[in-house]
Amino acid sequence: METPQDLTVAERIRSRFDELTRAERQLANAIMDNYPVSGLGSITVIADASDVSTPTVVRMAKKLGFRGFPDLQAELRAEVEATISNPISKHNRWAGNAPDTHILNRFADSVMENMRQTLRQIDPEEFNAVAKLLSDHSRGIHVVGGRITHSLADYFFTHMQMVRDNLTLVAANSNVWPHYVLNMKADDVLVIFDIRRYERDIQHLAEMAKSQGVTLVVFTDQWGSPAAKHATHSFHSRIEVPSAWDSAVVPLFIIEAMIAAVQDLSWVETEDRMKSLEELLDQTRMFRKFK
Amino acid sequence: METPQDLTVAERIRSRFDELTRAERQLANAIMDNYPVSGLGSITVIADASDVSTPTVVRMAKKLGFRGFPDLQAELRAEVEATISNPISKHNRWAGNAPDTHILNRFADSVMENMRQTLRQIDPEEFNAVAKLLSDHSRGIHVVGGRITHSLADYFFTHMQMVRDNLTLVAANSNVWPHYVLNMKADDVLVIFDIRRYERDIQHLAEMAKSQGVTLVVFTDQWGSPAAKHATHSFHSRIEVPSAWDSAVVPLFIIEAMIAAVQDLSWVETEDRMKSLEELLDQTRMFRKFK
DNA sequence: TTTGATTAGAAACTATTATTTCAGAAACCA
DNA sequence: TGGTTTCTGAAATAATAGTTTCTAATCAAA
Repeated sequence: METPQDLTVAERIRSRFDELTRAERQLANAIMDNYPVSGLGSITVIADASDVSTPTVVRMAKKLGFRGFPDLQAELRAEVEATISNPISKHNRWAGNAPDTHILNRFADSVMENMRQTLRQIDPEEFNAVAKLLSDHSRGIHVVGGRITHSLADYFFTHMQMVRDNLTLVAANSNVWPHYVLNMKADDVLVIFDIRRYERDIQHLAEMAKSQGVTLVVFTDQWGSPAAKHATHSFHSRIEVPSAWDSAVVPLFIIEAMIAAVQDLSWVETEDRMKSLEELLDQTRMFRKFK
Repeated sequence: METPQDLTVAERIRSRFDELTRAERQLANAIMDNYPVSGLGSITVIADASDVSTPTVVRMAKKLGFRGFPDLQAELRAEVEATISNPISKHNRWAGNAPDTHILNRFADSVMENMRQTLRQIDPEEFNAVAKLLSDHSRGIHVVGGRITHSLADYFFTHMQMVRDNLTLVAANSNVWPHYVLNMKADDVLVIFDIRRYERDIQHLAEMAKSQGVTLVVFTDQWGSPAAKHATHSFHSRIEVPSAWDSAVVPLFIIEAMIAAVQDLSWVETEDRMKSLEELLDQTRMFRKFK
């Protein structure tokens, strides 16, 4: 009689407990105790813990239908994974009318996974610290991006402009960067956007700024821009998607959350800025009122 | 400098990520991927999974303050145990260390909900139709954005440039827009980015272009830019988040998916473009090779 | 381009883990 | 009680995991 392959270790033990010998039962009980983590160590550890010899462990593993102890352990790991990993939304389609294989759905899957992973790695304390740093109006803020990332830098700059003054968008053309560095003061902050492929010039800019005492905040990807090495704070986003290019969705998410956080911290001042801005826009009749 | 003993593996990786080398980062990411189960197998397995040699694994373990790989793994097991034995465990939280009320978590909730709602409403057929339209190299493509959305227009333009030629980014300054309209031909496509607050000038531009026989594609929000009324195709993204401003995350998502779709449709031509681009970039030594 | 420093993996090596063998102990049975 | 079977772990062995060493490759600086 062969033990079916898709049963958990616990189920196999339970269903065949009668057939186990004294030493094996001792072992089985030790495994069920604090299951399944107790079985994740080496064969020696679990044998010692249940006061049996290692051959007993091997014998029982085989009795339960495994090829050996490592085989049993692999099953345990799979179970742990199933328990821990969050199955929500794994198999519900995003765009309901499109097949799973449609680019929209595949893209959505990756982006969601990127979000999850990125957020798991972010240190909220660091996030708060940067928000505080950026809401310090006495410090000048300089923003720079690379070939691809200048759109992000631009987006960040446009919004931060509404929240605070003393803000500079460093021009995209790296030839003129040294001029910008000259204008950076010791307590200023340089916000760098750099995802692969990392640009040498950005690294140099970071080094120059650092040597002037400027605080560096880097938004980069999971592999980390070289500029992040010099940074006081850095945020690493997952950016891989089923495409020839990388995704800026998660970085943008972090940026927006950061803007919101800074906004919260400097609400009093912002309120005035916002009002002035509204009036200004109304006067120029450039925008329509909505709602 | 010694790494404190009571930190999780994830925390150690996060805090010392900058000090890790290329291969080590690759490994670190593989461990964070499906953490912590991914690190529960043998050193060989995790090394293979992250495309790194086993010595690299040992080196990183030591760098993180462990005595060796088994030591690191023991810590992982302890973490699994802690996670499992605490079933409430915050799996609904995005940023695990932050409270539910932290801006990161509230923001993540909204953005996810925005994604779901937006995707539910998108017609895949329309998406495909636009992808086809944009991959028709005989049509000129013009891209325009407003005060806030010009970053999106810019992002779209930068990527589309790599996919195809015959592409124009309409300057942000609306004074010069009439000139651009003059250059639009009857079969051209005008891609408009406009989310609230909608800009009058964009509506005018849309009308002018339309009257010349130009096909309009509008990326807007759930309420719909006035320009969308004239559009052949429009995409409505949800943009509300707990912030004083709107979120461009979902629009960006759609844009990226669209770029990927266009890329797929015009792969043959793109391949050449990509190669030329790579060479160009390598020549100018502006970018670092990665991997 | 050369030089020196850093990095990474192949290979050799060591340590540990897993399996098998086997002999003694325990249980069972007539 | 003696014979038989079953069980168990010590020890030997095999397999695999983990570590170290060392050289080639890579990269930055001169």
